[in-house]
Amino acid sequence: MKKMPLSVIVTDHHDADTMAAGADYQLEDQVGFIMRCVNQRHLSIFSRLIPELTPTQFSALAKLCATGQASQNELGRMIAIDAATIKGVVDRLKHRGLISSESQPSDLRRLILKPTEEGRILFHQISAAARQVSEDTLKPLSEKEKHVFMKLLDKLR
Amino acid sequence: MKKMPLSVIVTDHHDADTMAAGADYQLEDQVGFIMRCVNQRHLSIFSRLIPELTPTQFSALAKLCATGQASQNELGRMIAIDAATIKGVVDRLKHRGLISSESQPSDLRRLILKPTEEGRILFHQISAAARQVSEDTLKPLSEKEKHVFMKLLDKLR
DNA sequence: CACAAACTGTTAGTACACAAACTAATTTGC
DNA sequence: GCAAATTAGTTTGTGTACTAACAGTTTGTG
Repeated sequence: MKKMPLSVIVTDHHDADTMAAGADYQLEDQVGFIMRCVNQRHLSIFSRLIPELTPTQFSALAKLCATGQASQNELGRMIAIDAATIKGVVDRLKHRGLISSESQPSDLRRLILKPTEEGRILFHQISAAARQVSEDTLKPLSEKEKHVFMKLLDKLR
Repeated sequence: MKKMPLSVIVTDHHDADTMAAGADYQLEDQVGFIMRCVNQRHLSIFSRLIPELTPTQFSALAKLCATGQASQNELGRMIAIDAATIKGVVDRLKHRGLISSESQPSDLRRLILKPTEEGRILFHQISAAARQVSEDTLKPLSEKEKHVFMKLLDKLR
């Protein structure tokens, strides 16, 4: 490629009075945009390796298997899902017989959720694949890079 | 905190035959989970600094302002949004008078989209805030870390 | 005790995001 | 030159994800 001043390459204004502000804004260099793309790739890996659950559903089931039980909102809080969203997730898991719910006598507002035997079995069948999803997602990085990336990503939480 | 073997802390199995597989799976250490959290934070920064558009709408408008015009699916392809989704995004931008569409005579299937004058003005008003969104999202990192993070993130695209 | 404040779950509304199935228009391959 | 494949856009259905508003329950405080 021939060398030329960067301004020549970048310049493709349509109007003199519409440049100035947004002319040098490069959408594909923005964190948010790239994260969306990386997430798309991750979701595609997930659904290929774990077609029986969505990432959100798996998170809920995994957390419930780890804690044994939790109320609906409590579960949502643990996996960073708000009350309105967790309802749908729980409904679908319940509908598929992977978790059960019963109201707590000592606090009539609360719904106590527990994984069913079927839910536990499914979780344990899937957990190896779940680890593989993370591994495949980070595949483009070297071991050292993976470690650095995860450390930095965690700082942005 | 008192020292004790890790196994004692981690161990809270409910059943001997349900451990084994998923016992050591830590949801909060998985890339996908952390990325979802980081994205939540990013979206909250975005909607605070740019309340007039969603990130997706802004991407579409920005790309259309940068290219001058594009067909609907073409626009979607440029910003990694599938045909079914871009339709809704375009409809909403059109409804708000930020972009216009007309069918292309040489190919009657195509809808040629262009930003309206109002759309261009809004984009230029917002573009500084958009840069700020990226900056705020990466705020927890040092300059060097930002650079490393973006480089690694890009590899995962 | 009374009552405001906080909390739990629900509903309605908006906006992605993707799969699948479909129509219409265009391009290709023989 | 024409059937087959491809492409553009649409529609339907499912599943997040969040805001705002709401009812019932519990709790903290005067």
